[in-house]
Amino acid sequence: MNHLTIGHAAKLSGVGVETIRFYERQKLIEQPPKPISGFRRYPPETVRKVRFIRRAKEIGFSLREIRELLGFYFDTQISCEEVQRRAKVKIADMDNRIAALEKMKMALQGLVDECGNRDGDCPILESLAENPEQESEP
Amino acid sequence: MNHLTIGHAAKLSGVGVETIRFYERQKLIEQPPKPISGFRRYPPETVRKVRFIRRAKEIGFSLREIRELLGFYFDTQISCEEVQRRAKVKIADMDNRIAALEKMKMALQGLVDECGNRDGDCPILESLAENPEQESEP
DNA sequence: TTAGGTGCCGTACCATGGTACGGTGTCAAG
DNA sequence: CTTGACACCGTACCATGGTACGGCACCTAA
Repeated sequence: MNHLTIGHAAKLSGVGVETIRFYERQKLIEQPPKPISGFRRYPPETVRKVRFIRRAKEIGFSLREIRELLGFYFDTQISCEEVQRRAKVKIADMDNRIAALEKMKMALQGLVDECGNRDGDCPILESLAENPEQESEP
Repeated sequence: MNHLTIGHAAKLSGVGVETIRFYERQKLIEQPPKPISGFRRYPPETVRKVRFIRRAKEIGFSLREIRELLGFYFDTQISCEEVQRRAKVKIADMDNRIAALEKMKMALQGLVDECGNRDGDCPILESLAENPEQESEP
């Protein structure tokens, strides 16, 4: 069987039928034409594309970005340099997100560490309640 | 002026009016009763709570979690230990998210590094297109 | 008194990545 | 030829954290 029903394509791709249809709506994959009578038939390329999407998602690309990558791979044949450039942008982006998370974590860890020293009210809640800018009611 | 219009409360809190109203809908703050004629009046506590929300968001709590923390601080007077416990859960959660991001980054970095060695098709796209499970059409 | 600036309220909409449902069409096996 | 399992399609819904809009009420200052 070279051309598949949507259910088969979904199974082979490792996603649900609804996800295939969602990707169609998002223009990540094409919807095969519907025959006069019968069900749509999906080519093996659909399965390859959905797997591509899954793997790109795993390494942190959004569906919007993946749509472009799919175009590069299956249609445009863009230069490897351009793909590398986008990958590096993505890496920088991840670095930023990691740094933001580290910062949040350190802030929270600092509050937890303070808890050992005090015995009044909870320093974590106090810190959230009263720390910075107090520009009101002078 | 000890009691504020929603616009004033929003400005002092550092958020927009719509955000105040959104937090009311989400039960993070209370909506003051509406007088027979005139505008609602917001107590300074509202401003304190919204600032609390902003700071808790900055250190990575979700609105759902913040709703609980607000209850602990302004109503329940829960034990500091419980707050610490939740903070630690949150820290573990951040550690997981950081690790996931690091993993994604390393995977992507690995692909970028490979690009130097090859001269055929782009190894990044090839990797997304063809790597793992090939359980179809034997 | 009248004009502008706000407040109020319900509701719709944004992005993100899907999931679910109800009614009908179609196919394949028994 | 009937029954059960899918397919099809539009639409609604989920969480998350808001933003925007339209029409009306209300308040304040000139």
